[in-house]
Amino acid sequence: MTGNVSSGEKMGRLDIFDRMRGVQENTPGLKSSKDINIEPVKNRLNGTIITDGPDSILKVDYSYPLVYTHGDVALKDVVSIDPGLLRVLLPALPRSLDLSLNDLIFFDLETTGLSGGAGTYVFMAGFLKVEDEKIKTAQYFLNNLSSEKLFLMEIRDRLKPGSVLVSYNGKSFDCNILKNRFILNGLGLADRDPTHLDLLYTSRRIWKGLFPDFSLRTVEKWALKFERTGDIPGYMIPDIYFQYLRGRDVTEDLCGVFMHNRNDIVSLAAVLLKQLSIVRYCARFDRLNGINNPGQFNPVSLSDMLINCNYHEEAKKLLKSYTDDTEVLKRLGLLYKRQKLHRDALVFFKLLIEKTEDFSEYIFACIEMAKLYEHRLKDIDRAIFYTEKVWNRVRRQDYFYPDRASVFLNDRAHIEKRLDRLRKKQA
DNA sequence: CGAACTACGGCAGTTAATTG
DNA sequence: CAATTAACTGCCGTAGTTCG
Repeated sequence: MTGNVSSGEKMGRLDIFDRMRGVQENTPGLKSSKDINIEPVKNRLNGTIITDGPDSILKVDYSYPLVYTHGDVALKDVVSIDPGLLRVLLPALPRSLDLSLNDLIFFDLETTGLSGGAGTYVFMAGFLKVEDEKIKTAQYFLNNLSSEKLFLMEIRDRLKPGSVLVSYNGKSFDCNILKNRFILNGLGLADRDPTHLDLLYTSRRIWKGLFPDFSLRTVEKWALKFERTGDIPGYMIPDIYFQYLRGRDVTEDLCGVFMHNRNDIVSLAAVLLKQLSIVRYCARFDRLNGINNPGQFNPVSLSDMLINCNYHEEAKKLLKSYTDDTEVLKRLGLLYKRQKLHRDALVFFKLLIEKTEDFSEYIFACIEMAKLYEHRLKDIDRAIFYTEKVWNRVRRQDYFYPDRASVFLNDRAHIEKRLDRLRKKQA
């Protein structure tokens, strides 16, 4: 898969060059691209043309009814987001800034490629914001290349300072491409980098180990139960735009790109709401109210995120309600060990020894028991007991799976050494 | 006393994955 | 072939302990 992608992108780079040349050959000079007929798209989507002197771009507005659900997420909840919960996902959120939700800006760009260099244009920018208790999207479309400056200025006007950006992989992709376009058009970037929540990274943490990958499409399907029908796949999007620039009638496809972009930004809002419902469930802020089932999540990651925001007690409570998970037992043990609550740590490492099916996890838990008894509780006999326990288990493993013995060679040597030392100490 | 060992936090460097 | 981030890896200094 990875190999295919990278070779495909190499091809894509050459393709873009070819296609740009095609644009220039078929339409004599960029100015004539103004003649491209955008009317069919404008009419189909009920858009408006924004003009400034000779320049013009297309804007398409859309408003969602408050009853709209995206997959199993009710979008209306976006009007009442708790900044305290949001801070668990975005610790950088300024504490001073009281977040009236008008300050959240969901956005996504469509571009002429993935490479991100100076040759990549932004031709569509979709925004979602909450206004007057309504969910409104606004999409800007660069319908001729010579109006790029106007296009960029309209985008910049939406990114008011003090607002919080929400994107998917936007920190590395969208923002940087946009920055490039601003620089190339002599438009100097906004004063300083705004607070930016990139849902790619929160998704990877919250659903770690649960989904096959973390593309927005997969997260939609597995976390939101939202599946797209008739969606334009991303790799086709640059091509559709180039065909449009060449003057071909791609009204149908272009409307598909608008739909694709709008679904992307609505999914951003839905993913954020889903993640917030998981955070709320884990922190049990609404212990007394009915808690709706937020679906699956990784309890260890969530406890990390809670601890990161100083919700230590909530994190412990959460982990203690997931002790069927051996990763949770391991984390609880390490947590109490770091706090020097050795007796508590012992309880969880012991549970881990009993519960785990994983051999290296078993080895780990036994060695932790031995360490705690030897160095903290000064009980050499018990330390020897657990070291012998794991030593015998390793030998048993060697006997039944002689071909796999080398895998645990390091562990073997380590355990042997520990046992020697403990026996000398005991004598 | 001082050498040797153990555990561990901090810190830098590396890797994998996503975006049209 | 880029930028970003979490997670992992390896290295180093420190603290604490045990021996010769």
